[in-house]
Amino acid sequence: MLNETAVAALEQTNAAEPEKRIRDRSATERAILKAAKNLLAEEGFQNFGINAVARRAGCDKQLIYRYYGGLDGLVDAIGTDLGNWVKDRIPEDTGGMFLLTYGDLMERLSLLFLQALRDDPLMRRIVAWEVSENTEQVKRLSEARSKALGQWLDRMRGSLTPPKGVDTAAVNALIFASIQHLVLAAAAGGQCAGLVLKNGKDWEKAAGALKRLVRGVYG
Amino acid sequence: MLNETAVAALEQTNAAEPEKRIRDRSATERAILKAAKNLLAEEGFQNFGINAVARRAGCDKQLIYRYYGGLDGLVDAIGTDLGNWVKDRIPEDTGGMFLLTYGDLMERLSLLFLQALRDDPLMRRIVAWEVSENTEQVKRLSEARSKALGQWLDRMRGSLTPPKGVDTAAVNALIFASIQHLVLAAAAGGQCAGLVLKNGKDWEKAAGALKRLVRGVYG
DNA sequence: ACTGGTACTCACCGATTGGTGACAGACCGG
DNA sequence: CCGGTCTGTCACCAATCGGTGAGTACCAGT
Repeated sequence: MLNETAVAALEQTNAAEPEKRIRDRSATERAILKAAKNLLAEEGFQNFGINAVARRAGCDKQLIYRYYGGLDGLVDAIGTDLGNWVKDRIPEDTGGMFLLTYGDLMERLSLLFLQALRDDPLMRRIVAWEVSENTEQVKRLSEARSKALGQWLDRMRGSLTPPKGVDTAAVNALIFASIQHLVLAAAAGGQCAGLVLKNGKDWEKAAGALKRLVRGVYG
Repeated sequence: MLNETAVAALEQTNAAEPEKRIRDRSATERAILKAAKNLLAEEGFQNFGINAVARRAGCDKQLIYRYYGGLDGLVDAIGTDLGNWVKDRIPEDTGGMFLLTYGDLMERLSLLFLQALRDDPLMRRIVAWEVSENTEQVKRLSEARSKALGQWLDRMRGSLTPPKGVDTAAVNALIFASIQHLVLAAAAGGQCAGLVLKNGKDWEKAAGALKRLVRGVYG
């Protein structure tokens, strides 16, 4: 539900934009896509609908049907846009460090992923969506990301091998799961399982614990 | 003598209303609460509303306003009902095992929590709700649970002490976070971070990885 | 300058939502 | 027997939802 300030801001935006809509299809398409992403990032998937997107984009919802084939197509467009998320957010260079062991690699990836997720409200909403609904839409949205993370790991791994007897697929899934839930819970309620996560110091502690967890299994 | 319309009305009443709603407030309240819990567990919080609850409870929504003061009060009622979740679901006896170290304790709690969450669709929905919305309602809902988990840990800990230099609050938060996200993602999409979680064998692997993670930090 | 097609807006649809006021019938104490 | 309270039902409200059909404004090619 929109609160008064959001409504006021919207009206203000409309009022501040008396200029006539230009007849530029690609520009309109971009405006719609941008509006959709902002709306999803700011309001979450609960109030994510045709009407709300059109309202924010400042155009008629009919155009969303025409250009994207409805909400489904629009979500798909967001998804393909997010295909490069890992590539854009998580650098492949070692940042001047020497990654000698698989543990080094996973520690680095974990901390980078933690930071990237903290910094991206849109991705957070998508992950929350992912665990709340089971539509084909959402599945496709997140599949690309987990695949991309796996590919990142593959590329960076090189000749590094994990310790013997460790089920890396399962352990890494747990590590990524912990990061995602921690960030989501913190973004939603400021804490996770009783651990307050608000200022930078809180996050330093969390990052330290994450390091310990990773180093515990991978050395 | 009854005229035709009266007979028809009578038959209609009998046919369309096989059982008359009894005038029992507490029974109705229980029916509403049960309907709300089932609805939330089965459909999730997206379609959780006054109308849907009333429909499922088979009564008028007005009664929900009267008896619970609206959806908010109803959610609160669900919350207090869930106050004993940890107590009911996670046994305090050691199950015949000797818990000699803090690691033993955390391993046991982790596996129990994993199983309990897998078995409880209502709690899963609540956790998903928790990371998707930030209302006071939802916050109160989950606060009780994390508090209860902490208390369980306190009671069971006894004289066991964690390894030196480990930030138990942060590490445990990450462990619980990993469990919650793993179970939620699995329930929603059948996998988590590329790890398929469908049959029992998949879950055994996950449980094994969880053990390793816990043992890695706590020994 | 006409014309065809593109970009866009508008009005309307049925359904559903949260919410409220009025009313009917059962029960109980006086 | 009567009046009041409690339980439950119903009708209605404004708002919003997703979705569609029809019409308008504009621009480009000839």
